Amino acid sequence: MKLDDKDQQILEYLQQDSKMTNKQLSMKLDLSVTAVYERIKRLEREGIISKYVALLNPEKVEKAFTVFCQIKLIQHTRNYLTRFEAEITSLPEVLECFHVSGEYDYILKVLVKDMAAYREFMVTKLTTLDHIGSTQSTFTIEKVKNTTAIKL
Amino acid sequence: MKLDDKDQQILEYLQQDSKMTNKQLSMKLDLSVTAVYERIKRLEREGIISKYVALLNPEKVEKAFTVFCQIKLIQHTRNYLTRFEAEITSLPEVLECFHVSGEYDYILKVLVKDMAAYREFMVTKLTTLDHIGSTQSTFTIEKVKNTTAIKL
DNA sequence: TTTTAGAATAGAAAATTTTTCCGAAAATGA
DNA sequence: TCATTTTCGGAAAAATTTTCTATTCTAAAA
Repeated sequence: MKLDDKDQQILEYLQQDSKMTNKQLSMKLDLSVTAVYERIKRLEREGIISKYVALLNPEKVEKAFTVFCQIKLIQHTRNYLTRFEAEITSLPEVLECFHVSGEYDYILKVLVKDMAAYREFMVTKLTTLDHIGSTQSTFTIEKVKNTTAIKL
Repeated sequence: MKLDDKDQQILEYLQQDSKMTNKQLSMKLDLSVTAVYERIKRLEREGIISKYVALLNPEKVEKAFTVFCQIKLIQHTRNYLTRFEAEITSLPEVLECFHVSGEYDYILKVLVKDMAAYREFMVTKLTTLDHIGSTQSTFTIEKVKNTTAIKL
């Protein structure tokens, strides 16, 4: 599916602020409200827009401590990988988990309140998963950039 | 500010689907539409909800190649850091950038089309920033989990 | 325990937005 | 070129958000 200039503009705007109304968009794009509406519906139907979400301020909800945790498994049989991935997915502290190339097998982005909470997470949730080989934690000192918007 | 049970439920729902209507929420929470409305407005006003966004499917927009790129600077004077951070922030391929502890100074999450595009990004955008010492790229083989929802 | 001020709630009305409908225009493809 | 499909715009309908008012609840003070 091809995205013309209007589609791209719509996606840019909605990635920044999904509360923007069709009327506001119609004025910015110089289209009718219905045209904007139909385009958005098509983008949703095609799965290009996958969902609409509210983003919280991590500071305000006491989840401002971000850690990147790299994990090496002991074995790499299919079963181990699948079970590990299912268990990781179920942990709410883990916002992102990628199977990666390189020395470690997985890289996780973990959000917790503070170092104490991270220690608790490690001890009670991560290291209790067996077939974990080693882990390496990288603590974030400062968030420089953090967006969900993909440039088209 | 304290979040009671109703607030937390609202945040949970809106983090999953911000298109949910006040009426739908009011039924799930057993509250009136106005009560839900006022609570959401308060959560926005307090900055707990920071924004509403549309999320795109990276596959559908040809940005499914995710790379974690770690960067070491040559020097760590304030000026170098600030300039580096400003330049990194301006790059649309970089969705996330954190100043971190450990061997490397920064960790970036980069989204591009494929390896060729990543090479292009490295050569024309990253390595042209000066005062960069070394970089290490970790390629993602599979996305196991990727959410924006913070558990309260 | 009672009183009182402030916050939260519910219901109805108003305002705005989304969604549908339909005819016209524009693009597409044989 | 013609036929088919897609896109578009305007108006009407449906749904949602927002405002308004009165009432209920809550917690602190008397």
